[in-house]
Amino acid sequence: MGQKLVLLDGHSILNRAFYGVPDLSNSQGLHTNAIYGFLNIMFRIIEEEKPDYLTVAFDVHAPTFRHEIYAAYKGTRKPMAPELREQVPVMKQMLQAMGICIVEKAGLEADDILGTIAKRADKEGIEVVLVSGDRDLLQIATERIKIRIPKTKGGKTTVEDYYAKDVEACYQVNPVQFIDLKALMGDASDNIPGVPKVGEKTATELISRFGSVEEVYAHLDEISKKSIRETLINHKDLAELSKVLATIHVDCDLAYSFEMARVGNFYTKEAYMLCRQLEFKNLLSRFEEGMTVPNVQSQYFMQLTELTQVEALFAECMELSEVGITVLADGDAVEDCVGAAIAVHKEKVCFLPCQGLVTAQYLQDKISRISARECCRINTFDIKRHYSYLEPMWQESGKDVMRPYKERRYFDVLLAAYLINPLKNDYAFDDIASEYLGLTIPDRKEVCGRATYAQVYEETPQAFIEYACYSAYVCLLAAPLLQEKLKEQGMDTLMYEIEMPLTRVLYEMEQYGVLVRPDALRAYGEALTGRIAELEQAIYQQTGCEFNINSPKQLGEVLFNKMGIQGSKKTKTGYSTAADILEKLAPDHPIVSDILEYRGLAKLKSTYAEGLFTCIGEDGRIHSTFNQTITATGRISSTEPNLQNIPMRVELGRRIRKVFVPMEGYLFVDADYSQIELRILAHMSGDEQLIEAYKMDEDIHRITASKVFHTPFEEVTDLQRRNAKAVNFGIVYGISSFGLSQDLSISRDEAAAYIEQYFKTYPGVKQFLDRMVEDAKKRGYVTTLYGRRRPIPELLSSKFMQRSFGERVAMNSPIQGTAADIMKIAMIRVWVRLREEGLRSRLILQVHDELLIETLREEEQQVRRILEEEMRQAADLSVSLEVGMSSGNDWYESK
DNA sequence: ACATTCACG
DNA sequence: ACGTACGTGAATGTC
Repeated sequence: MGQKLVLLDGHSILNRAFYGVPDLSNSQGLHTNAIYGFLNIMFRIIEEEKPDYLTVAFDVHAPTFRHEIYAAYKGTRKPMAPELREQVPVMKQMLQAMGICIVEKAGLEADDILGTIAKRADKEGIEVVLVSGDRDLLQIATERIKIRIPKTKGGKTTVEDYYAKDVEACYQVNPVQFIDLKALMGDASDNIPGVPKVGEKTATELISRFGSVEEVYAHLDEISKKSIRETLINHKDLAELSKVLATIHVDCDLAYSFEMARVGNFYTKEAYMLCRQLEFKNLLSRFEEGMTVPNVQSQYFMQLTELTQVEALFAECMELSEVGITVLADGDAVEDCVGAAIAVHKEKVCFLPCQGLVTAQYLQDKISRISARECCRINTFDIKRHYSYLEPMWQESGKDVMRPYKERRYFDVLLAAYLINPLKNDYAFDDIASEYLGLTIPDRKEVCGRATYAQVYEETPQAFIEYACYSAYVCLLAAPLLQEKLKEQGMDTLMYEIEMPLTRVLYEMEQYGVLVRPDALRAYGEALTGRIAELEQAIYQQTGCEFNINSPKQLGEVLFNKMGIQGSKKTKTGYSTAADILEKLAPDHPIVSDILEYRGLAKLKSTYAEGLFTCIGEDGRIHSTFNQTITATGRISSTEPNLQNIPMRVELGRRIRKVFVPMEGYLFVDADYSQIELRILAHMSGDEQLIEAYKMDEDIHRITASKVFHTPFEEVTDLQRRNAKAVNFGIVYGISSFGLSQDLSISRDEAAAYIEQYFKTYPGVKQFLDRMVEDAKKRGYVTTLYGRRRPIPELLSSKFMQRSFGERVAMNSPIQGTAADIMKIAMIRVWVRLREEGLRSRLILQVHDELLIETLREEEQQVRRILEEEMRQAADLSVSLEVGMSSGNDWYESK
């Protein structure tokens, strides 16, 4: 069987990956997207080709480059983006660690190296696959040398393949003539000048007719077009130079043997460690298959089997000043508990299985005793899931419920990791272990895959016990390091006084849930069904065909191709059928209105009517999950179901809120902050005009309109007010004239003029926004009033798009984040007041600037007072925080 | 798994 | 010249 060699053009693939893969960087701030993209392309090629030999060629930057001759002369060579430059040595390090042959030689271009090796291999009968990001190498193609060009488009990589015949099919010239083609037409990216005025078309025509540059010049008289003849004559020197520049050398002097390049095991320890350092989580599993990770700690891990051991363990815990505890459960119910792991100190970690040894109730009792001790700190991971085990102490009424928080005796490793870097998608033990303890431990996916804890414990108890013990071990050992880091970054108060106590509030909100009326919800859904069917038929009739209206692809096809409706906009995959596009078309095409109505109703039915229905618990209530470690800004999020996006803006949708009701004898009191973000902007910027505007206690958008448009307050038109309101919003989002123009359907110039006027009116706001961006660029992050950080790596990007995004984020995050902080403070205080005053009313929902309290009818006035006071006083700003409040017998009424 | 759309603040 | 408003989650279709 024949042998196969894969050759990779290092810099060109790295370059392609850099521009094709969205910005990535590890926690040390090293950019990693190009390396990541390169590895993905490389793994893909290796899997497809299964080569016997593998070699990567790099350029060495030296002034003798063939292409640099012209570059130096023209001075057009762009320097490599610094974010890419820093990745090059790391890329090489990675390849080296994987035992992959790298070839580079001063004075040689990668192209020359690749060409030389390819021809040598071909001569020895080795099949060659050459991978490059650009087309220079097409001239090397033969029927036995395949050129592969990967393209990364929108995250997906496709590869174009070229043998000699494919080059001919594509360019009407053979690979050797490809050189001549480039000599005439030039190549800007490669700094080959070519002949002026000769483009792809002319060049192809000339070369396919005459065969080479030399033959073109030998037959100049046969060229009929005078202008082409002249430019060829005038620039003969350029044509000749270009041909030299475009020719790849295939006979370089190179110390290279195929044995150096033989493919071995890529998955070495060094490569694995490097992968960890770069934080390529999904590449790690690849490496883990070929490696076994030593468990230095496992000698200290043990499963308890006797009750006497358990008693001894808990007795020991009662003497400790600090402990790491995790409870491993598949769900929230007691029977879902598989066991608990307790880290006593770094050389003693015990696993207590629920199966056979202890019960969940026993664990609750014992663990809550530890938490009730006044001098023992409990370190855990995701404390909200652990409250049912830490809980029983809360049952004693009259106790200062905030005491353990004030004493800083609870520490949630998950929450700490989130505060330190809120940008991650997940915060697993293994991440924290490697980042803070330099420890490589099995992750959940590796141990469990898709299985539940209970199944894994059953099937591979050793692996499960190890995993469980590691989790408690990591909690105990990482906690002090995380704590130190929080303090260093000025976030310890945020952690202990806001985030930790909030976990308790959210836990209770989840436990209580919201009562719904299932019959009313069903009726709502059924009412939609009829109209949806009607619209469906009407749409089919108007289009003359039946198709899936829910498929944007099919819909776009029908509207813009079949029916020929004009005014479409393209997305990556086809036509956009988004509402804002369709709304512009609706006046001219009645069918579009039907589609919009259909969409609206279908959404209400599937997401809300049906979606909410499946979430109703046995108690008739919906228990959403409030997640505290998702958002980049510090807001909380809500899932299963999301109760933070229940319809509000449109009447029909809004009626869904009628199914959310208080239980018998209760009513809803809903309180929301009025324009909290704009008020925060006034405070943080210190802009006197804006502060003054708020002190007037009048409609803020109207005041702004009056100032911006130089119109007396009384004479401000609705349009002026609407525009001013949009600008106010835009400012909070990190304004751009383009964004505002889109929102208001006005020209960019007009939008820019509004913004300029706004900044003239409120100069402090402009200064503030500029300062946020400047600070962010200098420090790499922005902060809220309470010290919460948001890193903004995008600001370091060399790409305009990403950098602009970073700037908008720098303007928005301090505002949105501060609002989130203030709301969290208010929630904690409201919750504490309700408890302290012995009320039965309960906080059940938070929607960013709004709180919903299920209120005992007799307690309504007291609850309203508590909400008003605590929300207003949650922060002391230079403008007052105003709270709107309303009561009702369902959420529709009370909002 | 990823893109599109649309619900909320 | 570039091509967007900030922050989320769920349903659906397509690969």
